[in-house]
Amino acid sequence: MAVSTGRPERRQEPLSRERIVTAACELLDTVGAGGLTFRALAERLATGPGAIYWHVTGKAELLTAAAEAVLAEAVAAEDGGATPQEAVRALALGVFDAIDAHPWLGAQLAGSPGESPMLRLFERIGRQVRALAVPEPAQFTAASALLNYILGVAGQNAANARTAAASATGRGEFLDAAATAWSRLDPQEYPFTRTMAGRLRTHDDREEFLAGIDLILAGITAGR
Amino acid sequence: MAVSTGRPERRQEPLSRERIVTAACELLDTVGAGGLTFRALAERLATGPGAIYWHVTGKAELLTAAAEAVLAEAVAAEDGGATPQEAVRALALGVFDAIDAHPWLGAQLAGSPGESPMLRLFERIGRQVRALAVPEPAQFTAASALLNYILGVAGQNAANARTAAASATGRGEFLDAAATAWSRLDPQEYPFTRTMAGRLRTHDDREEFLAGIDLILAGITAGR
DNA sequence: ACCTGAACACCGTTCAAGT
DNA sequence: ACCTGAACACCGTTCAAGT
Repeated sequence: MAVSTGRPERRQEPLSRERIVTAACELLDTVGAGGLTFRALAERLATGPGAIYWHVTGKAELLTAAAEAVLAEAVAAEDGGATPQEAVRALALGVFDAIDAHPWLGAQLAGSPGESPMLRLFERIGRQVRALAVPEPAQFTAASALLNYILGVAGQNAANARTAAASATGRGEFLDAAATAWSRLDPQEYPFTRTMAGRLRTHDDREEFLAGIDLILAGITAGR
Repeated sequence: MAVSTGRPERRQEPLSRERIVTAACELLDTVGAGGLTFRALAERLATGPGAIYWHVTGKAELLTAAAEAVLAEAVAAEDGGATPQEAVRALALGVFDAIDAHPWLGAQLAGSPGESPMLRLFERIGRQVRALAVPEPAQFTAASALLNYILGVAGQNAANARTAAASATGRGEFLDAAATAWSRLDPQEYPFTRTMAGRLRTHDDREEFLAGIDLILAGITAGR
């Protein structure tokens, strides 16, 4: 029997689905969606790639589980706010900030269908829509519209973060360059976009996102 | 000099960016986003993988170009409709139907930032927002909200199409199974979603999408 | 200038073999 | 039951060599 000198590299606890998902999140946050690799994950867990498959069916499930973990935390707070409108805003902001902190989450949410993290979000939004006294037939439409808007912003923010990261510039320089490009568009072909260049440069993503939520909420309550 | 008997396999014209993008679209429509491979593309063009790189910088540019081609066609029609509302609806439906016909487009749009196809769409929407007599400071918010909603639906529809294709069931069975799952949710944890199961089963994606557009339009014009 | 196709440096996933 | 790690069947991309 070979006597091992010193403890093994860093494997005190056995592998588990939870430890794997935690490590996956760390990897995603550190090196982005492209850096989540079974080999890199195995190295971080001091094991081989094959071991991971004992606890997880594949990469898709791993990504879903990681998204669920982060999103669940973001939406964990009880529905705060005096009004349903405020509760929806708080919920939406929670998702927005989670994507801001974990850009890979945006791409994941934008591309997942009725996986469980999304279902929970739909439920939370729906309850507030109901509290807005929206008639039953319109509740589905209203909740879906809010959710789809949030997911649209999620995907775009994730893509922007990816682009900014790829060009190794900060978000500020990235927006600035885009605004400059907008201002130089052909006035014949892009009359509207051109005039929005200034607003693109100075706007605040978070506030703009919230303004969109308010717009939809106004539409939901507009017909009484 | 070797005399070639018969014409070569199917290479009469030389390679060109346009032929490559066309072939890429065909491949995407036939075998989905996962099937677009430089090797498969090269085979279809009767050439080697390396040749493609002479006309295109890489896979990202190829996907962007394919999306641009399809989206441009979908949004080519002049702004029809008597009212700006109708024009926005026509525009949004054009995008919706294009994604329905080419599911890969949904994932591509949801994940692209200010690439040119999106810019054109933003411009077209913005002009109608302006025509709605929205005050200048709110125009950016209104156009962005509409675009983000469209992109959110795009991503979800693409994901649903992928799931339905993976399980080899049609869209009908897929929706039916989801609705059944919703109806069996825990009434304590999912009171809202549970009651929406029936609506999920019977709803029409296209009409639901349009209803969301109308909701946002109502919000845009709500404050006068 | 444009094309060829082998080669490089990766992937996700599987699976016999170990403990 | 759980883990190991080599092996399989792929990728996108590069690049010397051809025409």
